[in-house]
Amino acid sequence: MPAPARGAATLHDVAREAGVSLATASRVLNGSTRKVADSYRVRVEAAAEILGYTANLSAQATARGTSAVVALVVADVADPGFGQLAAGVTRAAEETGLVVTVAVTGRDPAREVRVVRALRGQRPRGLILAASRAEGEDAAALRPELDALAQIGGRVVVLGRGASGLRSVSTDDRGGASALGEELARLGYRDAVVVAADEGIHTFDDRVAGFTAGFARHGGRVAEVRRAGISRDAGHAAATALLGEGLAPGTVVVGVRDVVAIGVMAALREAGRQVGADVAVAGFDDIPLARDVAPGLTTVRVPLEELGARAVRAVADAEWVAGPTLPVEVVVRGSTPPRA
Amino acid sequence: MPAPARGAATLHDVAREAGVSLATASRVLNGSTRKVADSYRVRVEAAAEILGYTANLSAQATARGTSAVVALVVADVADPGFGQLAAGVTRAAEETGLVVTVAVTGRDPAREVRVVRALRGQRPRGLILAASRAEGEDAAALRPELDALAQIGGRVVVLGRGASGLRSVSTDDRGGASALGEELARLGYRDAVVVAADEGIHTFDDRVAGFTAGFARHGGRVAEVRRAGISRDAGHAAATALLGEGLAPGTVVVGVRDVVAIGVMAALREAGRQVGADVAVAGFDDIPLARDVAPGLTTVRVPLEELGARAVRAVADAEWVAGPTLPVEVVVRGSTPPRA
DNA sequence: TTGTAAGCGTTATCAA
DNA sequence: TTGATAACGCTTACAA
Repeated sequence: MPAPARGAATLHDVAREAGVSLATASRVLNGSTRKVADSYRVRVEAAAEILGYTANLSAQATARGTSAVVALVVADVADPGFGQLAAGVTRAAEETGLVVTVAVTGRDPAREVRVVRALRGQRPRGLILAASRAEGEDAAALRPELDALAQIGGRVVVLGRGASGLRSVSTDDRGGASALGEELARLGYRDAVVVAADEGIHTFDDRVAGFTAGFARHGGRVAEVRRAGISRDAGHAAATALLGEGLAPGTVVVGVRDVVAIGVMAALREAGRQVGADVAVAGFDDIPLARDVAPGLTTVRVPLEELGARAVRAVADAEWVAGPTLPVEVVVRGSTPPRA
Repeated sequence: MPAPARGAATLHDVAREAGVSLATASRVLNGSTRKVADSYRVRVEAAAEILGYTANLSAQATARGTSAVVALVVADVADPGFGQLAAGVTRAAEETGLVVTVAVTGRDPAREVRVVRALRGQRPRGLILAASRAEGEDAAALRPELDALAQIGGRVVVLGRGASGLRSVSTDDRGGASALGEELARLGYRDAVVVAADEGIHTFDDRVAGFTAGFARHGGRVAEVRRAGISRDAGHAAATALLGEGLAPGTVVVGVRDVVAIGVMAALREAGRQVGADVAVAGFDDIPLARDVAPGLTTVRVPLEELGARAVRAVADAEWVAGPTLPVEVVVRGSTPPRA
């Protein structure tokens, strides 16, 4: 009769049940390169099976001095874009045998600093940071925490063009934005308003700059870059304000993220304006929803899941060389019809 | 000069730096009820500050015999509904000092079993299980894993009407669905098709049953319950099939989740049908997007974030009594206009 | 109030 | 190949 074990079965229990030493049991059960005689191996495996043994990851982590945790830090898990990213991270992490822990900043830089500091307690193998400010005061406050984490062996992976000394994975934000600008100009648009976050987040800064350049290349002009934020509500609020100030028909409003653009669309509709022929809208990311709103949202498809998966690889790989920036693609839908 | 410390500073380092014993340092830094003289307390805190000490959670977990982890198991983090849930879980967990780990099943029951088994290695304080089958073969296969986890002290919290012996938090799916049915009948609808998952998930079964009953109460009739799935694509596919078989104008298609309903809307649009006056659509959850599609989606608002937060409380509270089922509310939007 | 020391469940070194 | 045994970083009786 296997001991009914009050708590979980320990390696000790397994060893006793199998009649071998702790060391041998450990070698059999947990990936050791060392050889164990088959007869022993079989007995240990049988004992583990009978007792329902599962290695205690915390104990393993303290003994090994390294954990199997990769911490993901996002602004908001409920946000579609961050959700897709998280999906890619969890998938790749599972394949790599890593456990994903999630922390949320709520788009608050101060909170981000606290979160990263707290995360250090997990002694994570790596930390994946999304949509973080890479420049300015906030970045300066965050950097020491990131370095502290890196110093104890955690690999910090930044999404987007990273900062020096940190691993990063990125998409071609500038190129994609530029292509979007060119495409919209080609469709006949000449006036655009961009709704963006405050400066400091490379990804979004690149989108703004790229779009402005591409649009200008074919005669378009960005009348204004509205600093609102990167949430659906930020887009909604920005559009409402814009509407109040008078938004000329034929203008295209570009959100730096699809959720922002969708907020813009909602505000336009609420104001009785028509999305498309009247005021056009475009975004970035191509979240699944972009094709489900009506009209469909013109956007730049960004492989967010793949980005998340690559970030995990950047954490897991000992030798890591910055891969090529992930390609993006302009997807034109009904929200930006050709201007007659 | 504080030792530059190769790895992270340990409690040992702090104690040495402060000139106190390990025990004292531990008492000061990590919530112990025991008293420590102020002079010592100050020195320890200063030392910790200087060395940038952060307790190693893995070591704490093995020493204490209990971890601060709550594991969240969802079908898909990128799905809006699960994302909202995850947001509630992470928020509440942070407030409670718990770390959230996320695991994804991809709506595959076999994978769900494997995931739960693997999760046991974390010796989680609790496990939150969403949209899981509570009946049928799959549930039978999962149950032993859940019990094994519970036996080693992990609290299993099931979302929706739970199974016996497990904690659970739920919303009033049946009542809300019934109210939706009544409301749609009141609006003049008489024929409905419900797009749902296979039977076995209480939440969705209750929605189907509740809607059918409420709709019938005022003269409506559910022509068919289409078993398709609970994703956007499942809704899309189901609607496409339905369309092929001929979908009479004036019918209302009800998805058991908003994402399903949104898939249905997309299919209708692609087929050139008009959502609303022609074929009406309704869903469940009231994900943020439900108001951003056009026309807006009629739905039953479910407080998913709050549900997630309650689940965390169900994990954290030693004494726990099943609270009241969370109330839901019918939200009528343009996708179900009054029938003339 | 403080410190000593024995765990916690693993891993890994070093003899045998 | 196997098995003692000393870590790993922390908590917690139990003494002092």
